[in-house]
Amino acid sequence: MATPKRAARKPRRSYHHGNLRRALIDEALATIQAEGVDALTLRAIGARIGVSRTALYRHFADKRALLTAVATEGFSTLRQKLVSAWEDGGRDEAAFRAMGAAYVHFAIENPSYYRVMFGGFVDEESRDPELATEAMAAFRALVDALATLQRDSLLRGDDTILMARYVWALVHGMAMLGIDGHLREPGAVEQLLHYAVARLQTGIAEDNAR
Amino acid sequence: MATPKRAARKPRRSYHHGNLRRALIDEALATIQAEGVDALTLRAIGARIGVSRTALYRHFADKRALLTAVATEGFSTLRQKLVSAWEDGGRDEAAFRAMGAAYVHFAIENPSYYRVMFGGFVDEESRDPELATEAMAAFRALVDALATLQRDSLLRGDDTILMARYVWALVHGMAMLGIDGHLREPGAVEQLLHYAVARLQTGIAEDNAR
DNA sequence: CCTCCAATGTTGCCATTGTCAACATAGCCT
DNA sequence: AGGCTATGTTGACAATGGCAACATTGGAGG
Repeated sequence: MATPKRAARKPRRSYHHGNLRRALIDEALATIQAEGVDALTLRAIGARIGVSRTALYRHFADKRALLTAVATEGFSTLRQKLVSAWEDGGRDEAAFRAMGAAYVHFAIENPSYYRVMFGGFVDEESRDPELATEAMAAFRALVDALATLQRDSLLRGDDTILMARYVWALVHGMAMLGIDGHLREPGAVEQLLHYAVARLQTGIAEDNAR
Repeated sequence: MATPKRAARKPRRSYHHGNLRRALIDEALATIQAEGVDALTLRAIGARIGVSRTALYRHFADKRALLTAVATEGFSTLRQKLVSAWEDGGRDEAAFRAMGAAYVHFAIENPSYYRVMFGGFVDEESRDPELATEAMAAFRALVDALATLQRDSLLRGDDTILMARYVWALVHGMAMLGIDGHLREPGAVEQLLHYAVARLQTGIAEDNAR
């Protein structure tokens, strides 16, 4: 059970798959991570699962709906990683730094996945409610961590949401720059990450006693 | 001259356009800004300019090459806006803040345009040299501003490139979040921007005398 | 156990799109 | 004037997303 490997393709009894929706999402994610979003074609997914091309329409409205489902799972996974880093780290400042690192690493290690989540592949207007919920939950993890640190008087008492957005923008920006190849030199990402967690606290101004 | 409006479509004398490459880029940009990247089709561009669909292949290798050219111009425009904000503002701390605002505003006002520049539509591996040059030049504007402030002892003496990446990640992140609709409430972007320029300097830690 | 229906999956088909190959036209250099 | 090359056009094709009509189940109710 701990090693699902790929989508375990059973002999296919006949017509009904049993859990096609799950298989479709898994296969889509695998393809996206392996070959990128552009390489994702409905026909290929179907063929790989052993099902016909249009079978997907019984479970998703269209291709975008599938991508939305993938993105939703992405936010769920991301949230888990953030929460783990925070809780396993002891809910202190060091744990918060680990959380930031976990965020950026998730993005760097799954660039195409991350791009599906933030690259404008899903509706911006009429957001899928599930997607919105999961995205909000991931953001919540950050807010909660900040609130804790604020309660311990380790951070300024600013509006927590606002502060969370500030931090989110920073890690999101680092992740995006990394994915887009703007930090190509070896070690550049880690170096920036290291610098960022320090500057995030004290700022970049020369004399912060003023 | 100050009002180019659309691509002024002259009566078309006959075969040769005269400056098709320019017209293609302009029309592509207009379409992207008006209807998004997905709505950009080679046939539509050609039709709108009054030229046949495949005419573009005499000036660009393929569709992506056209998008790369658009992105290149995007970085150029962005750089100009950044430099203007910095120089017209007097090259001081306030000017630097204006630069940050200019960056985010450019992205928010031209979401699809910005997405072409950073959304993975262009090669990440074998980058177009022109694109790389323009992107670097835009980054240069930020580095120069930071270096000036450092020289005036207004900022820490850290490695300027590293500091610039930090700042870039922050504004890039804010821009992306704004574009993706994660800052939907009215005024959220401006509020975050305002908060960011303050926190960028002093950090988020409670007691920054330590 | 049998019947029938709603859920699930399939095949045929179509419009759109990017791209190539072969052909057409015109500006320019000698 | 002649011709070469840059530029633009038309025809065709394969890939793709998506729809409509049809096929095949598993299971609920008798």
